[in-house]
Amino acid sequence: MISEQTASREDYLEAIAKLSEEETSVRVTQISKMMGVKKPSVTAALHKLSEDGLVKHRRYGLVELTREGRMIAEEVMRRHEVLFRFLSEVLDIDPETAQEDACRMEHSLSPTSLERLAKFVEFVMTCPKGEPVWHKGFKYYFEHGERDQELVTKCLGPDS
Amino acid sequence: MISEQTASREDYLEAIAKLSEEETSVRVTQISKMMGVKKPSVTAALHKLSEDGLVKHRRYGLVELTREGRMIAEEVMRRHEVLFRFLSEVLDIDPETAQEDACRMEHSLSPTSLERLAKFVEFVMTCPKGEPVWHKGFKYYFEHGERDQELVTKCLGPDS
DNA sequence: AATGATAGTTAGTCTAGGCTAACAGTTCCG
DNA sequence: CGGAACTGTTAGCCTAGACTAACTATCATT
Repeated sequence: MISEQTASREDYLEAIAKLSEEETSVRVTQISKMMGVKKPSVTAALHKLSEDGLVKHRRYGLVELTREGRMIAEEVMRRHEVLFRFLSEVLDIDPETAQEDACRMEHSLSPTSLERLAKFVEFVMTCPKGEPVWHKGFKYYFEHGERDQELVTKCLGPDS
Repeated sequence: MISEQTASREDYLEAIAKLSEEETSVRVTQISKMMGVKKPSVTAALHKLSEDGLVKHRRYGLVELTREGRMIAEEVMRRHEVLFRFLSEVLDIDPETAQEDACRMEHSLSPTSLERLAKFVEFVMTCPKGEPVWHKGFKYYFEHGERDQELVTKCLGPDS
């Protein structure tokens, strides 16, 4: 059902999906700007995606995703989102770097790993002990190279 | 110093590095087999890597990495290793899938994220509460969709 | 030393996916 | 309505990186 796509094609579908959310209609120029490629490249890409039934596009007209195209785009955006949250919230990487890395890694995460990572982020960020404590612990660890003894004691409890 | 490489070139350097560890000498055929590409593709790749001073290779001869080539290869292997450990040990993904995902993602992890992820794996796997408890908690969570109340109580202590 | 097997290379082709330059539609305004 | 000005397309080119077919070196064995 959801056919395998190259990184570039996934990027086009993702860009179109994002633009459809933001704008009333999607045009070649907008895609070109968002993706940082020239317009003829967009036209060529749309041709191929059109042939494969992932977008609808008539000469000089608007661009739309088909049902299948939208499904793929949403899958990609989900991968991006989960990776971004993991990098920025769990690993505490600055948002710009996290975005960049998510953009590149979103093309190489298997469905299995995606689901597991999503669960993981959820698990970690909703730790019953409270996310702040957990996060503080890791932050201290990667900044100092060792654990904050005070936090460790607090975590293990006074009886350990 | 360490120039940017494409995914394909990184794969070649990585394969050569691995083979040098395993074998006394590295040949085109071995690279070809390990990477699942035909020999002419290897020859062509070696040509380019050679021009850029990353490998040493004379017609019909052995293949060796230069100092710079080895540095890049080691960098890639480190990314692979860290990703693999995260996927298999932390996310508990089966080793085959973890390998495959690591192979693809190893080309898109920034140095920043790499270091942070390495620290993270270390932090998690050496949790003072013991890795097994932690791990058991997450395993229960992704298998059942909710936390194991018994483990939560144990973690928080009886006084919460 | 000759020869067959194996290893490696060359030449030529293909696809994906960019780019520029030039052309063609559209739109909007006087 | 008739052009600017903008938008989009076509044609043609380029690079990376794969492939096959055909050629050449090297080695091992007699």
